[in-house]
Amino acid sequence: MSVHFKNIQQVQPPKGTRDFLPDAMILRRNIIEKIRQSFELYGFSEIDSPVFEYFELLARKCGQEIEKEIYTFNDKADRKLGLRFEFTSPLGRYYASNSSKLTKPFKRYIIGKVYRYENTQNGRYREFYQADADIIGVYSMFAELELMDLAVFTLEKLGLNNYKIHLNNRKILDGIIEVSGIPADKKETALRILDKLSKIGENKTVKEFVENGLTEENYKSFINLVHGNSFAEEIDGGSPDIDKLKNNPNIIFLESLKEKLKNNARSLEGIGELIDIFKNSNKFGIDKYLMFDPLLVRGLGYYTGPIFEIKSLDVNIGSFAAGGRYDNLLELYGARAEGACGLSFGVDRIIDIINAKNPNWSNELTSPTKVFIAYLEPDEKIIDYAFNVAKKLRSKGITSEINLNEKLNISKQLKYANSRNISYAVVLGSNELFENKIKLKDMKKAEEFFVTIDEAAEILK
RNA sequence: GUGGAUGUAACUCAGUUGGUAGAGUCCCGGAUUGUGACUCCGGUUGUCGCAGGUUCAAGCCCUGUCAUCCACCCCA
Repeated sequence: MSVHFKNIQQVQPPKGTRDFLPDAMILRRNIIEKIRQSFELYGFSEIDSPVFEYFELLARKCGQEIEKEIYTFNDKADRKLGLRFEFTSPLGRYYASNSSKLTKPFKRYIIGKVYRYENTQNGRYREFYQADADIIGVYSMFAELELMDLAVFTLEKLGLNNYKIHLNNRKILDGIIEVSGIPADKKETALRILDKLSKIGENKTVKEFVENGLTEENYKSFINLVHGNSFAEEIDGGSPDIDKLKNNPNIIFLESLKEKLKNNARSLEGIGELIDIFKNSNKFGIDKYLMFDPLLVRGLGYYTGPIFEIKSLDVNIGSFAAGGRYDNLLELYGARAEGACGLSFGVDRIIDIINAKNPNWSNELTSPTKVFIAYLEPDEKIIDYAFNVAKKLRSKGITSEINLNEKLNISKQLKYANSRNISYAVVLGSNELFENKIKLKDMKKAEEFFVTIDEAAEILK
């Protein structure tokens, strides 16, 4: 029985998923290749793992909100499975399962599709690519620095430089929550509300605090720690150390926070880690991108230390890369405890940003096909010759496409080559066949060369 | 999951108080029988997202549904 798909909606891809046309695919592959090359330049090894895992494994420690977004299904033996929504949980399982065969530190990367069942919006898809680099086996902040350096390097390769890396530390957040008198079980709620502060303003934030069983005092003590005497006020107040301040306001900010949280060991540890990162960041040349953001939260439940998000300054699309430290995750899957830290690029968002910044990129494209072979008459000998030319060019590594529709006249064939943005055409007729040469045409300059195949191959290289 | 906006040709969009659809670009043919882009001439664009309902009559009004976008929520 055949099913007829009559309605347009039935031939549309499912909600939140997309088809990619050949031109769009050229850009996608180009970007993914650049990311891959960067990962490999930094010594990360590619691995692969299943698109689906046991649901329990994915749901463990990921956080309630994310859990709702996992695509789940039962297989025919009634196992409950889920599609991966990111690469960190699968990495935990992968490492626990294979650690005896892996050398440490284990630096791996993976690029692939992940799935989230959530409402769609610009830059938010249900199926999207992530490119993920992680380091297992390093407790020091060199892991964070290496990953952020890798991020900056990669983004530079992609032509992106107008962004900020927002940096915070779960340990600082935990300490501030504690010192503010916010009960441990209200921590997630409080952080969620505070995350919106810049959007909804102070009054609404307090209102939401009260509505959720917190107090105005909780808010005030939290905000005093985070904003009260921020480095901005210290500038107004005429800090004696103004030069140092200019050099790295982030460190000044953290030092002032250190003073206020001096009785909270957990916070001090976190502050120390971030100061360590900021102090070293100039050696990596990434300091200008870094910004301490005490309100950065991140939803995933497994982070334990520094966390970061990278946000574009010229396209409003949320963060397009993020990461952090998750030292407890491996133990959770039965492996020995290890320091672990990861970085994840949202490939589709990066593509959206590049498209937004240069909507005309597809007009500037040249096809991966280097040469199009056209023939003047559908004569058997000429066509045989054309196929022979194609074979020889391909054997020399030159990407070649040959006209397959003998009904097209030369004009149509060249028009086709032009619309595909193919840089060169080969025009073959009886003269070429007789001389055993080819006419090579540069489509952009409209120049023609009557040459042998070997000579043409040299020009095309 | 909640609230709002939108959906008309391949694309970008018009379409009046209800009277069965247009523009530009693209595409196709020709000017051009060994040459694409530029120019000129001619031509096709269509289940008006889908399914019902009201009406003599629906692109327009009503209901449902699907998709996209925006704001929540959350995130890459």
